[in-house]
Amino acid sequence: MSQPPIRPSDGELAILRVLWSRGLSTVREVHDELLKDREMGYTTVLKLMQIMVEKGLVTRDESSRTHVYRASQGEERTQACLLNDLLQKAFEGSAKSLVVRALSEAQADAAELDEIQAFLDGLKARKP
Amino acid sequence: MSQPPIRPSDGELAILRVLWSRGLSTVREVHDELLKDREMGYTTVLKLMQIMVEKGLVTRDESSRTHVYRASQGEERTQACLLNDLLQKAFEGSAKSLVVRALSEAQADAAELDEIQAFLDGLKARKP
DNA sequence: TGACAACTACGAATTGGTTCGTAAACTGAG
DNA sequence: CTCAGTTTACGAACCAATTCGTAGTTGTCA
Repeated sequence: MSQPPIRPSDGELAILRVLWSRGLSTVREVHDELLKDREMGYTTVLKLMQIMVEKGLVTRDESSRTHVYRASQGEERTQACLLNDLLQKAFEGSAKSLVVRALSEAQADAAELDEIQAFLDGLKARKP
Repeated sequence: MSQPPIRPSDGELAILRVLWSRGLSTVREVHDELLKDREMGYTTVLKLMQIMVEKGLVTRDESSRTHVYRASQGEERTQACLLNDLLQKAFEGSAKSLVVRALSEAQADAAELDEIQAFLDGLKARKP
């Protein structure tokens, strides 16, 4: 049931973000996208993505000369893993204190607060 | 105003957790506490805590032979930093989606959900 | 075809985190 | 006082992440 824990590093996460938003992508496309944020060499991205293949973070289609990459886990699944990790490491497993701290820090506007509240109501309805 | 971002590593965070819960502590006390979770050498903890002094993560009182350590940042401040980091790296800065994902994953019981809701109400009251 | 551009593979250097052994300084009990 | 135990300091090894240079291959096009 539970898959091996996926803990992408910062660099890996940056690449995954691109793959999640763009979908199937080549190294060049990912590199171009990352360049908007910060300077980095093409082969740096290539190497990272090759390692990510070995780790199973991404898969690639090698049928054409230019390989095409895809994130092997969905964004939500990965977000959940990272949150769970932080939850254990820094919040003693208490989701409540994590959520409260997140809400305290973030400048969520009223509309967002409403959405969160609605979501919360839905949860409570499902839990008698 | 904003302090330099504090990003403790996993090992450092484990030590900070002990300092937060115990308060002023010696290396031995921290080591004993960490041993409950996993095997590790005394000098490993010592070295880590020495490095943390250099980084400013902890301060120490060297007036007695056995140094006494203290976390230099409060737990909440550090939690906020870590959450903010994750927010940017994995949630595109959207606190709402972070909170929603946390609530979806966690098995918060009804009482906890109530507390969160109360907190949310408080927030909304303060934001016209 | 020949040259240039794009792409992959790979090795090497660097950095940061973690681990621990050893040595030196100090403390306290006998 | 002496010695065994405790503590600090420090260096070395190791691993993972990151970065990039170089080499070799493939595709394009003039």
